[in-house]
Amino acid sequence: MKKENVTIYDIAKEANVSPATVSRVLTGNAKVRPQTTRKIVDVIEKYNFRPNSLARSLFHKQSKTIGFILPDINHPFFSTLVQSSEAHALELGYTTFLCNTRNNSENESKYLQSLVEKQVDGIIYLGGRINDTDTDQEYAEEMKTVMERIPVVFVNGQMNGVDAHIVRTDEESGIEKLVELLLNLNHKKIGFLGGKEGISSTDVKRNTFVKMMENKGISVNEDWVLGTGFSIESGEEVAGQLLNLKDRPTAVICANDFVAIGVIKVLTKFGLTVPDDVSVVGFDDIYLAQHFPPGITTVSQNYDHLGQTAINVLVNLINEKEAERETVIPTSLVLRDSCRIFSE
Amino acid sequence: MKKENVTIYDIAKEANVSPATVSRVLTGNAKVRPQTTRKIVDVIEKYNFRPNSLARSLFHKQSKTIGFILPDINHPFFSTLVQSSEAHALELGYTTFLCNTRNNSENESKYLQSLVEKQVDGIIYLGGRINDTDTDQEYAEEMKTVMERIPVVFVNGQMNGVDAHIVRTDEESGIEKLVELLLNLNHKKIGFLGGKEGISSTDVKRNTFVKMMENKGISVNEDWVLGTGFSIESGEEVAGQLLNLKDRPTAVICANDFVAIGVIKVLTKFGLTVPDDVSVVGFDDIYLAQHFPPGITTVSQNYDHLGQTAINVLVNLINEKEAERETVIPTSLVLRDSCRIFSE
DNA sequence: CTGTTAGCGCTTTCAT
DNA sequence: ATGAAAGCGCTAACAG
Repeated sequence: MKKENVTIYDIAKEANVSPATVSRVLTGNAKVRPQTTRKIVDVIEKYNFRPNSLARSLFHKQSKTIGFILPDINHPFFSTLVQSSEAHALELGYTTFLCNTRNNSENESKYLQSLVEKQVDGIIYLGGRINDTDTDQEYAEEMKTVMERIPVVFVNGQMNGVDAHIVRTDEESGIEKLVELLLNLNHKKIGFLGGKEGISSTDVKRNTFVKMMENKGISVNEDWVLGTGFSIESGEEVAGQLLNLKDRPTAVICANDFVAIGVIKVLTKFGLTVPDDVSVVGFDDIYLAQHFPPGITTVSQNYDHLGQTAINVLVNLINEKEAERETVIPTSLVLRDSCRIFSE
Repeated sequence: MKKENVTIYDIAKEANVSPATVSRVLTGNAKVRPQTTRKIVDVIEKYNFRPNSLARSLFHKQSKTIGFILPDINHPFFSTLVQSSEAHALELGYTTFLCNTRNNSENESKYLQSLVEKQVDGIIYLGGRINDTDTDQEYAEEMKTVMERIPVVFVNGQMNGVDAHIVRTDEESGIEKLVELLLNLNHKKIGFLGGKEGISSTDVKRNTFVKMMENKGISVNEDWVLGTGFSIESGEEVAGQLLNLKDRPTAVICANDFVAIGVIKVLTKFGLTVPDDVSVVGFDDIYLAQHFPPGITTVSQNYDHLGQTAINVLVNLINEKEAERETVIPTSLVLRDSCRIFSE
């Protein structure tokens, strides 16, 4: 059923020219007599001919394609970031392969190999193994082998022993803004919920939180530092644990907005009001943060900035130009209605 | 910097065999002496050699790749559906190209061309132009030209004059279930909110709603049938319009869950309680439906079923096997807490 | 300005 | 069981 493929040879024959000339009008890389061009263009349109990009890439040894590896396209953080990055890549002439690993390390490996075989020109790596605080050495080796052939940019991650180019959100300062905000609102009993130990972004956020509190001379109650993951469900879980405590915090910082949503849900169900009884803040500023009642105060990841920078660094690498080893993207505090001043 | 590519010739030379033999161990398509195989495998591993899939695809005239065209990867409906489909495609040996058009018709055209050039074996089309009730003839022509070369499956859409294979959710019966539910709960003053006229899924849903109501001898108040889009914001907008009315419905069916969320948000802000004052139901069962208070009663799209069927049909088409012209996927009602019995 | 030719990396007859 | 050779569709020297 599939119509036989029309090739540049067919076009050439019908237009009474050589394939090379057809190629020239296709690429626009050499002068062709206007008259000849016309003739060729006509035939091309007649057959709706499209050049085979596989053949083209094979010749050029570059595919004008960028691969994305990410753990979960369903998570707004990733889908938003991908959306920004992809749009920018497209402007720069690159199409993208999206590899959604569904939080599975094996899939990460498979996709990595697949991207190598597909001859992508570069890879943007988000989440997954580059977020483990303790790098698995096997994965690191695999990563290095890939990086010998293909430029890779890590977004919000790193791997011990792997000297990659990194673009990352300034999570430390994001948390600092949140802690300062709560402190200014008179909160002293502050908890940190969500995330997972051993995942670097969680560790960074928690440590920053603890350090800041200590600097202010406020001790952190360890019962209030809980985390089992990054999902809404996980937020519900830790909020449940918190409610079992006699002594509870008056404010909590959540590892991300999903966790904050879960926490707010459970608190509300329990009869507490956010922000009147407990202040809750999140991280990421996913689109839901503004919609989930009462509107979540959070820290924006500045998706466009983050995504575009990642692409720019990668494209520089692809073109063997200079590129910053590490770029830190500033965050911004987004004030909404999920926290308020504490008054006994 | 980029290491020179190792090819099958390099492997052959180092293993003292011909490229053909290396190819044979790579594909496993012909017998090779175990001893020879060993030797070759060793060299392959030594260099971490990966075959160039571009060259392979060029030869085979098939890329083992499926393209997805979709309007918005940020929308949970699409990201969830893609996740299901993609996983299934992978099991069948296909990798996927995701083309996120960001609700832009021009992008649709560009991506369509790009997929042709990239020699994808098939295309899954979601949303966008296949959702216009009045098909743009230019787009239809473009679609047809593509379909002469590449099998295409439409998911939840259709184009007048384009004889495509279709896999779709049974939206009619989904709406019927919702209307019946509300009727059983004694509601008579029911509205339909969200969606956009001229978008087929909206038209189908609205028409089904109106027809059912008429069948039951209940007249539909036209002021209660409002829609400006599919987003949360759009739900907020129409809810605002509804609140301006003196005579308001006691229940509303929303074109999708996003709209329902927007509606609930505004109603709540206005001081009304869902479901006590107004019942609200949605459509899609995105993951948020269970999390957004009070928990949204909705109709599930059965994502896995829908996605896998679409892939199955497409793969059958690719392999020139029989495939259903149109497959209808049943929906299921998901009861939560956003509606209740009406009692004056 | 245009045609001839070689080759990108791989696979598969066709011989041996 | 293995090698030699042609070809997938395209492009870029190199001639003319």
